[in-house]
Amino acid sequence: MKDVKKILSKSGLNKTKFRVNLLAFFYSSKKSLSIEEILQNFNHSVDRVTVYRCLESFEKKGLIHSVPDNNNLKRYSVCMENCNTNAHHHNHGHFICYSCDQTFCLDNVKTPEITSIDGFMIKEISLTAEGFCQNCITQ
Amino acid sequence: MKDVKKILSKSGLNKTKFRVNLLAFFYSSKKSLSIEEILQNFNHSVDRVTVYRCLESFEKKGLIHSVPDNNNLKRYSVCMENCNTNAHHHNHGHFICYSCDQTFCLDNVKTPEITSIDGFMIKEISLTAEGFCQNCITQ
DNA sequence: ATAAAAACGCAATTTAGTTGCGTTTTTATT
DNA sequence: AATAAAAACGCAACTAAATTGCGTTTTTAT
Repeated sequence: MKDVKKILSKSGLNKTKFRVNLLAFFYSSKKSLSIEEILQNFNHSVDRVTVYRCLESFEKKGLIHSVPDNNNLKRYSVCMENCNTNAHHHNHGHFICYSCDQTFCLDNVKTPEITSIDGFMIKEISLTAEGFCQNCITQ
Repeated sequence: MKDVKKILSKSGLNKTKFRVNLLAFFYSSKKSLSIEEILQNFNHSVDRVTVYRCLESFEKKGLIHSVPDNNNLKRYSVCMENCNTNAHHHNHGHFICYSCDQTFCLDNVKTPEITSIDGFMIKEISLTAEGFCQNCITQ
């Protein structure tokens, strides 16, 4: 909990009750979260707009990053690596389970490190696999 | 133009004026298209709903495929490969330009063909690069 | 203690996409 | 060519997700 407050301060974000709890929630769940899941977790005790704004500022500061979602929803994961205000660095792939919706890091699948191809200047590459995680397979 | 009509017939889709023109537009532009871009191209002479339904049926028949978009917009590209009604085969990456927001197909960047790793059963893999396209660099 | 800045909540609005339904167009069959 | 069924269309209404405006509250720095 102290860590979370420290992180917020270091990022220049105010340590409001909700922001502290939201960031803690991100670190504890360690899976990607949608706006609805966040609202449910806090029993709708906070306004949707506040959630949107928190996520926006968290992302801007490099604390979380948006992850792809199958149905055009905003989804976010905590940044486990050295991300900062200017750039996120995720050199590994991610896996989204069709069944439980959790996002996992595929640390053994590195993203290609090309910086240009066919005239495109590449700043960021993401690799997302989808399917079924071990838990959901054996159930 | 004849090709387009032939393709529609072969796919079991009616050759309405708009569908013929829309598919021709896709083949001529060779870049991904959003609903708005399509409406603009046809000067809003066609209803939004019609566009949505055309794209839906085109996709179902494997003529086009949806591509990732940063603004949670529906975007489609023509299928250059062997796609059919049941499955799309897009073993190539996509590129999204930070500046103009367009999505391009990276035909020369193949996605890894793994079907399982670390206990995950992988059904689909997407690779998305972001940065600046040639047009936006030289401007 | 206090003033400025940041964050908040509510209401209203925008945006993207969907659904229902009656009308028109296309296609297949005679 | 006539026609009936199927497919596609357009309009209106609707839903869901996200955004904006603004006055109030909380946090932070002095």
